[in-house]
Amino acid sequence: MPELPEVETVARDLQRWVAGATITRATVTWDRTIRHPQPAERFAAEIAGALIHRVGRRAKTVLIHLADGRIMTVALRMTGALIVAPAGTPPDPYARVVFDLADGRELRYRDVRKFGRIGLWPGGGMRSVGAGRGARSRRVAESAGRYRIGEVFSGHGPEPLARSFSAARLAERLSRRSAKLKTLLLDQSFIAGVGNIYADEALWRARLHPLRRADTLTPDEVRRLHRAVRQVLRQGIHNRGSSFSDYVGADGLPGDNAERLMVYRRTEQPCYRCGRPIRRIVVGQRSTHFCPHCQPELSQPVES
DNA sequence: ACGCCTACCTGCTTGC
DNA sequence: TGCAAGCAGGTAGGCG
Repeated sequence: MPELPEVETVARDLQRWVAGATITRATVTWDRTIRHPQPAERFAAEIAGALIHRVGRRAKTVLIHLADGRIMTVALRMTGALIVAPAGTPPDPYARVVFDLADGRELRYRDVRKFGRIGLWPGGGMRSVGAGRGARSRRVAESAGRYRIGEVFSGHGPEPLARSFSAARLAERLSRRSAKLKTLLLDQSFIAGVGNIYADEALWRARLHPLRRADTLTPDEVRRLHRAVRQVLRQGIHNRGSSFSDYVGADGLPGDNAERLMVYRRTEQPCYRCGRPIRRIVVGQRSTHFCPHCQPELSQPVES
């Protein structure tokens, strides 16, 4: 999907453009887009009339907070997009859900491959984590419905851009795992929001081989990885995301980050650091791009 | 815990 | 030109 930077871009766009807007009607044209077990018709009925309070992000999911406390979650997966269309914009054959806004605009959920999912949750669940009012929030949430949003994110790892995500915390997590670095970066329960593009970019920046065992990293290597992950994500956000075919912001325009990527989809092209060809291998069934010279198998001190 | 497989979907690119 | 195979930003579930 859109990874953390792309989802963050969409969420910021929506915060600017649709916070304060009212959804007058929802039209679902692909029922399975609505997260099980809620039937699409019930979703459409329950979202009608909702006022959008603010829009945020957790991991790779867009959170649309409604004024009544409920939360709509939009997981874009591979090809999902949330696009604000001005009144009169021609219909989109790939729009799976269309939200009519009271001012005539449409908020469109477009998804060519239909992997994305939209859920609607009772309020309370998100604030219960570390907010000091957990029990009360849970009771409110449970009285409103059987399913709580907390269930969606309970298995997720830390947000890499949060202040609380320190190099020490990463070191501690890495030290308890024997899996390959590439696999772990893609594991949403290990760290939230990193996907295939930014995993490869972070490993190149940190000069770490994708097949390296997590529990063999030196303190210096952990610090490099920590910095690299945060830098590639921040750069992605700064450039409004990486676009190849489907990803666009809420303005419908592609991001500028693809042209600034160092290794992703640059197989056989020269490494920007050493000039040798970038290689492609498969790790955990995912394409993995790296520079065999700059990212050697064994740990190697980097002078700086 | 880890790694591998299949499934979910459609469209684009590549090679014969 | 046609056609089949391979590829794609993600994740859930199952097996060993």
